Amino acid sequence: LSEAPSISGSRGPRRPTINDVAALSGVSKATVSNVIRGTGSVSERTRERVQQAIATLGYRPNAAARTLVRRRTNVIGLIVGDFANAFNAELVERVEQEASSREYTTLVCTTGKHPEFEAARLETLLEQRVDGIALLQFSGDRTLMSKLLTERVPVVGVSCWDDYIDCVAVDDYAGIALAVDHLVALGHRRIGYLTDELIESTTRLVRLDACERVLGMHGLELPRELVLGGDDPTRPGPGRSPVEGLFSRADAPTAIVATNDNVAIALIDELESLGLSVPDDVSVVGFDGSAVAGLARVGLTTVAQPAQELASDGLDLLLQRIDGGPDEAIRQRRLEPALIERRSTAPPKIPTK
Amino acid sequence: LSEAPSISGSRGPRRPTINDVAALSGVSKATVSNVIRGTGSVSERTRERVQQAIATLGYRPNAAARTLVRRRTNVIGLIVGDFANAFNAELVERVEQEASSREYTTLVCTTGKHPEFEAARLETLLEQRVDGIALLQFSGDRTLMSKLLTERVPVVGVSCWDDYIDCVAVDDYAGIALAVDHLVALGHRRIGYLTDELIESTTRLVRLDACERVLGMHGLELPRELVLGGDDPTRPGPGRSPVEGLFSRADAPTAIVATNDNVAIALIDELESLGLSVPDDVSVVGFDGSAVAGLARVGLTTVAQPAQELASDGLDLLLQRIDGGPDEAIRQRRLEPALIERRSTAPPKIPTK
DNA sequence: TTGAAAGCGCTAACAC
DNA sequence: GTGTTAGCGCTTTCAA
Repeated sequence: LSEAPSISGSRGPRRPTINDVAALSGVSKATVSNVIRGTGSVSERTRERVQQAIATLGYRPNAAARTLVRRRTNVIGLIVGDFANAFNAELVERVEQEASSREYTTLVCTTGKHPEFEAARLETLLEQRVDGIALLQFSGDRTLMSKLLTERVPVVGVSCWDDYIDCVAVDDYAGIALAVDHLVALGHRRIGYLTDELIESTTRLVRLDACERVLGMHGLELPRELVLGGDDPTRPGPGRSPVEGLFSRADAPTAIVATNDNVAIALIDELESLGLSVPDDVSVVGFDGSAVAGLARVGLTTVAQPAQELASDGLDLLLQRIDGGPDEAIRQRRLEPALIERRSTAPPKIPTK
Repeated sequence: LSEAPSISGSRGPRRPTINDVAALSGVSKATVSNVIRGTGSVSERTRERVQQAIATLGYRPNAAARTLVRRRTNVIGLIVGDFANAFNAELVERVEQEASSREYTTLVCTTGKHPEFEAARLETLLEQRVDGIALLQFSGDRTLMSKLLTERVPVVGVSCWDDYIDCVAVDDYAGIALAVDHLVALGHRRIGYLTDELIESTTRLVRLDACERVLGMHGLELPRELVLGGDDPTRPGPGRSPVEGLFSRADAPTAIVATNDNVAIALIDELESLGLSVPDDVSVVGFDGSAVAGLARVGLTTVAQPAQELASDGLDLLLQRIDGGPDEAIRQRRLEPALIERRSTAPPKIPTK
């Protein structure tokens, strides 16, 4: 009749607290705390009694209470885009494993295909008072970045670049150069570029720019009409797709450099559904080195990013920033990419003059 | 000289608290709390002053403090296996989006290729006092499950089954039946099964068993030697792989049902590297309906799971359990799978007698 | 080696 | 409509 009120979320008897342990073992909660954390000096006898009490009670420290007094969560937040891009998922998994091995818990926030969720997700991480944030995806929104900066929360870009924060990313220029040089060496002269509106914005621009510059060094150009994807509003529209439009032209490119494996693979699908053969009619190079590119049936030539190193270096940077504070100099690292040649690239069928 | 001590993790001036907001706006913190949460009754004038103070201070509520007093985190934990299995990643993303739209934050814990991490990950979630746990992967460890049960923490299995918890999963039997019926209809009589040691254990057994039973209904058998993968210790060993061994036999199967798309695709790779053609020499059916199966170049015939429904039903079950407490009856749902026919299946080359 | 006490930042009664 | 008060479960001086 006069039961405890059924507070939503309260389940039966309340969980044991440090006070319960203290009472059962006949010591103060300060001592229990010392035993749990292995700090201070506790006699062997006391320690055993306390541990006994912990075991019989099934006591487990409450992270929120600890966080409150320690002003530190031991949680790091991750902002990541779309898992449809397999490389994102792979990177998240590695970062999580790295964090976990360093006694950190990870709060993963995906923005999916909605970069506009980014602000809300960041807000969540800030409310949770994460000790640091790893950006695997960043829209490039300056307002957001300056908010992060004024919050003085440790932030690292992992496979994601911003001038004002610690970063580790693949050397985009070198990666694109690997792709372009490979195609040029095969004899391609008319090379297009495929971007992805979902890719992190700085990277998108850097890679596109790199492509143009590297082509320039070979005496080649990247005319506007050979750039596909990105902010092209005609893409999902009616009528011919941009890909179909481009490849029905007389001066269609013989090769495409794609900004990531995800769109590269989608492009191959579309080209082949149009009756074009890869690599006979068109060569395609991806970027990421995701597992799916390596399937024999896919066989995508791609520029591989060192995923494990990105994850562990990224975490190093973040943890050092957490310990060092915001006034240490910004540290940025570029990692070396590697070309993986598979069967999506070949010499052009009809050599251009 | 006498600066504030550089406590690890403390960055410059402390963040504003509800007290700072109260002081600046000249009201009590209870009123501030009411404004923030939209509870109680606050005059329009006061509300504005408080909101003004919040804005100028850049105040943001502290989740840990709120958690401590409310005894509720609004966080749900996810335990998931390996993201190399693309379906896992997809499911996580959907669950996270669903949770987020219901004002819950998600704590994702991956166990990767190490099911033995499961216990530690669960421990983390329990210390964080998550309001509930969604198991997208469960080793089947009875000790672990009984611990979860005695903890009385709300748990739901999503695409993951256990008799003692709320669950939503695809109808494994129906799914396997779809696959087997399809192969039998094509004329296959000697059909093998490929399992995956990383798949959630109950599901692994159920699907294998289903395969045997459905074959039985067609008057066919599933002899032990036609079952590949799983706990087969010879797999990574030297010499011929089990796949190579099986398919060099005179009585090799003409078709394989795989327990998920991930291993199905790996199998196709291996078969083709052995010089066998899919589907000419061997038909392969997957299970999951992951995006990668749908790539034109992969073209895997597969049994699709309704991923979105799994995610949203799973979250419904979990939230209802959180609100309803542990004494409500267990609720379990099976969702209908659907066969997606692609080009990895075809009639057997040489009809068996 | 151990304990007492003072909060961490917030919510929820309850008083005014 | 607003303020006062008493914790939530823990860590951390500081005394004993």
